[in-house]
Amino acid sequence: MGPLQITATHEQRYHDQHLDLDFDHKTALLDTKPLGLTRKEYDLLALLIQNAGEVVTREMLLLRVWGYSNQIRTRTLDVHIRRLRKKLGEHSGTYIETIFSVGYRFQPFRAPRLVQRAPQMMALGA
Amino acid sequence: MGPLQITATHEQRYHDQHLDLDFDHKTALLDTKPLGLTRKEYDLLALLIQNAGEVVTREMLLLRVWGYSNQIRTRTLDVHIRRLRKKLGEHSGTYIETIFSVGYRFQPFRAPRLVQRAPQMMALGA
DNA sequence: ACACCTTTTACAAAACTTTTACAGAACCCA
DNA sequence: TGGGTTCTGTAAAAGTTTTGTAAAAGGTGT
Repeated sequence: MGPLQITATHEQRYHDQHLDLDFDHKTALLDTKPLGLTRKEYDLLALLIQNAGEVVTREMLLLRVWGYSNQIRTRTLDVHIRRLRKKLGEHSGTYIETIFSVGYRFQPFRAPRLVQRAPQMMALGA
Repeated sequence: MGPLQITATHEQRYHDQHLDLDFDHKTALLDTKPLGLTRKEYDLLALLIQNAGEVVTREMLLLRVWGYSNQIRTRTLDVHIRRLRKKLGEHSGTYIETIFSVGYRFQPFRAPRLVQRAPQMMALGA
């Protein structure tokens, strides 16, 4: 075997006080324990995290994670969000928030929030 | 990390509390007793061990051990994994884990794991 | 032909995903 | 504010895909 050249593209990661995502290895740790996400659960969380602080519309989630084109009626997104929240345990409330009639938003743990979260805040128009 | 130069002067081995593999002589011992692996079984285990701690995809295993190009439907990998596990006996559970819809991963025995193994943990995507 | 190894076959079991059905929460407007 | 409407949460059932397993069939070398 010849010399091994490793192009040191730095690993893509998300990291905060509790949660760690390695986008290269597609692994997720919560307080150093593997979260045990399934593929769809991981894809969903990764997409939310990659847009941390921003609202990701249901439409976008269904498109990017499921490949569903618009106007498909399904509850699978809700069910996956629920299972994600369950696996995120006590922190789920701080991590994933619902934007009514729009989508979901991931918030980094204890990130200094310029904006206090409103009870249900309209974020995008129809 | 820089280029990796492997000087082939010293024997290539894997060793832990129970398992010993000699890559030069292609022998495997379990608790000092020869494991009695067949050719394919050895190749499979060796490839997994050479990527210890990392997921090796089914695709990669089928390519490197069987020379199968992609998109060949076969169960022979599963059958070989099963026989490997059988020969690894009581330790098989700690050694070879299944990554659902992705492949398999070899974990060194009692390696200090930052992560406790999850039931089925998503590790790689399609 | 014999012994041994590999692959396929067929089915069982496990893991994962989606739907269903309904409860509950949020929104809108008179 | 109340009532209708829409949207989300949730549990459980149903469906799909993937893996495990035993046994038979197929190869290979001596």
